[in-house]
Amino acid sequence: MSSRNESIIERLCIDHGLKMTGQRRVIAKVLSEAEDHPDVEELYRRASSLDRRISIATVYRTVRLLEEKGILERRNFGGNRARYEASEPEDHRHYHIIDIDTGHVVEFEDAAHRDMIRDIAEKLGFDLVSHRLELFGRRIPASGRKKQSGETI
Amino acid sequence: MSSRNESIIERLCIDHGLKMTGQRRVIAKVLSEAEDHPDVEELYRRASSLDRRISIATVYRTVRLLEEKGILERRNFGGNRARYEASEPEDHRHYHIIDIDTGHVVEFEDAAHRDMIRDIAEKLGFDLVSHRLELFGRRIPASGRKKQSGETI
DNA sequence: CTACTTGCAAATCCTTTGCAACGTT
DNA sequence: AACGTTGCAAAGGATTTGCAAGTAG
Repeated sequence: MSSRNESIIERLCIDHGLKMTGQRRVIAKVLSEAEDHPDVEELYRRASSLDRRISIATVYRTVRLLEEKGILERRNFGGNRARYEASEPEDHRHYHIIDIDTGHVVEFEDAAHRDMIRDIAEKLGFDLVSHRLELFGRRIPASGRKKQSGETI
Repeated sequence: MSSRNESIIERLCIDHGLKMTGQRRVIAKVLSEAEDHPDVEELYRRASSLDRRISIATVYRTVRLLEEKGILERRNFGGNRARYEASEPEDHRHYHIIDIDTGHVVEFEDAAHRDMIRDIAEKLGFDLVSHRLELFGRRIPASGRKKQSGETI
């Protein structure tokens, strides 16, 4: 093995031929461990707590770079700030529904939806390259509803 | 009739109890006549050409107000600027597919899609309040494809 | 060694806002 | 007359960038 404790995203950076600086390694680790959808400010906070020598400009530069490489996905859940999360393999991409009362985000996958929009695009004469879907809703206070999994901010 | 040549959006403003200033009347007219998805800069340009006494601050204030009233919809097609278009009645809402090579926008309606996401939200325990869907694609150079209608920027 | 990366602060882009003057109801 | 609206310029928030110094490959 190369170096120990290499994060998933660090691995991807290396595979993409990126120079691995200390800062990038820390940011890659933070991103790899994130289970939510942090914005740059939050990434900066988490990275700073691991290594104080990181500037927010570097965080901006890094998420931008990783997004261009397809390693990260940028999301917009309604606020003004962009949120980030690791890309998933084509067949595991997920969507988000945002609770408009709390801001909480629930992820879901839906292959049928994916097929539907591919067909829609095709009927319109397009090859679908990418798409965005966000749902905004309000929790139904269903008496016996199971606790929702995959809920984050 | 009240006053002549009242634009659709001016009518809506009045119905919502908004004070109709000269500036608002002009902006309402520009919005009513727009067949595309102008950003604030473009609305300002069009309004200015009708009446030089309009500031861009007023355009910003007006689109914001009309969006809050539900008269306008704000869109985001990938650039940094917000785009606007008149709201449509619930049962005629449409989506957009953006040609990633040219930036051109094609609108489409799809009731089946609407039903699908309502069901998805419900399964997740949510009442669907609103949603966003944008498709990004590349024109299929289909030999005999009919000229696409509803194509704007 | 060379080319890429960083920190810092200044700059940029889009949008909002304070304030005094003005216009609509 | 009362209160909402406007123009102007300044303020704001998020993100980018110029530059000199630092560092990975």
